[in-house]
Amino acid sequence: MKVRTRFAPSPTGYLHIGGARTALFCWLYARKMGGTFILRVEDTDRERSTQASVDAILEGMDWLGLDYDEGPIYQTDRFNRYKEIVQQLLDEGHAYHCYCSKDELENLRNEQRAAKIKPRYDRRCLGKDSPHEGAESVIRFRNPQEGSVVFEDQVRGRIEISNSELDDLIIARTDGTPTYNLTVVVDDIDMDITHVIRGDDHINNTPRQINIFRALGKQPPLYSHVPMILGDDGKRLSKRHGAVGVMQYRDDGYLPDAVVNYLVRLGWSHGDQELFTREEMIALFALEDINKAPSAFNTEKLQWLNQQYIKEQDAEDVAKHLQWHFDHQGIDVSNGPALTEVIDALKERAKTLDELTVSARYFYEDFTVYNAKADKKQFKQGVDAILAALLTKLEVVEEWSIKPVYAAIMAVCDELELKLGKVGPPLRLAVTGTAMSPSLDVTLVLIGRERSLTRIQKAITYIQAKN
RNA sequence: GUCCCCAUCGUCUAGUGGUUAGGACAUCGCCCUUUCACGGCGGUAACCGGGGUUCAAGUCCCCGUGGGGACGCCA
Repeated sequence: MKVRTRFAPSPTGYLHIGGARTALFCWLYARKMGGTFILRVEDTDRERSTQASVDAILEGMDWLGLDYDEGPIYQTDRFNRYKEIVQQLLDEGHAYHCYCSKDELENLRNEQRAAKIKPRYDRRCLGKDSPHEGAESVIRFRNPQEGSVVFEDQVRGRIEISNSELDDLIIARTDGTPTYNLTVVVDDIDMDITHVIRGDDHINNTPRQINIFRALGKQPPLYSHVPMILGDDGKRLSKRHGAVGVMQYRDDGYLPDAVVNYLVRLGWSHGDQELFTREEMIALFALEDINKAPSAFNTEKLQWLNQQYIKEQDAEDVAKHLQWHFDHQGIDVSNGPALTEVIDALKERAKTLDELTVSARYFYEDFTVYNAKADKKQFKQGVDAILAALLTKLEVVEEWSIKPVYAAIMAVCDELELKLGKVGPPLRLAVTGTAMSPSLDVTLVLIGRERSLTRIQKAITYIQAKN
């Protein structure tokens, strides 16, 4: 049987990190098994579903490179099908109308809670015919009362829940629209889903859904419930609490491959391996290797991973993503060195593309102020003479490339009998405005001859005026 | 409250009855070094508690404790 998995988000917000990981696992498993990965949008809650959320989810999937073979399929397009099934359930006695008002149900729940028992619908409408024609009603699934539901979770093992814990859930609202537990089952059947991989907040829904499968005479898929992701502080991630959308990671300067690598290692592992190409992930992924315990999101490790990717990934590739940040920060790239050169120069000093962009600014734009601390430390009286000597030597460098530029700097050191430690820092500050940069030869070459010389001259003037 | 799930360094994890409990991030120290980094070497650091089972338990069982989830005309 060919494997078919699905990722089924509800469009009530952006694609957050937990959802992204679930999507990744579904994708990975389908790819590994040579199966089909389906994207299904669970938008039956018309109150809260928005097009903006749908777009955000699609954008997130795309950015992460999680391509789907079928979909997006929208549940709102399938209402007729759900109605059909609800009617079938009704006809076969697996469902019934319930005329209780929301208030009535609320009261029932309160009473039950007060009596310290689990709130459950008491079937007061079962077997009741319409008390008054035209009265509003919902439709409830008639859950078995005896026995229990047992399923073999692919990551947790055997899970058994007694039917006495379950009640008759609503499968169709007053307005006739279907609810989650019904639509999931109908879709999983119609789409021939073989493996359901989802968050473990759905464990409790699973037995209800299995009962619906049975009532429909269908075989339920295999379930894998993956644990939640906690925040940096160990608390549960939620929209109110640190759960940012995946696109925020793009904005913050992370490479999608790094995010995917980080995500896959959160709850899944293959021995001691930390770095995985997509091919490796696909080849090595296994549901049994998913961890049972929830894991905390650790930004520092993501940063490390991101730097690994910035360093190791093809510069051309990184440049595409870096370009976005330059555009975003309004830096004109045509006004300086090629992005790939900047990447090679800075990749060992940036954990994010965002950082890299900020520290690459002086390659493209002139700065107006020097870093205050460095200014105080380096631009002391007499340093103008060092810079003047550098200027003299650099002006006559024939080929503005690393070796000659380096030679010129060293020549000044010899001439003034100073160590590079005395000459370098002021030069660096003069041309970059900061106390840190790649090595000076590389930095000067990337900044360019004319711009470098002008900046040195400017620094000389500045120091003289200051002291 | 009831039911379900979970539990190894601060964090991500390896570990499937016998290990000096391994790796990675972070952290600390040293080395490299024109700055900042990268890198290299080394260190600190964990089996939630209590009972069993067993010659032997991080690993199996039970009970606590702690955390999470569910109990919606949300998904």
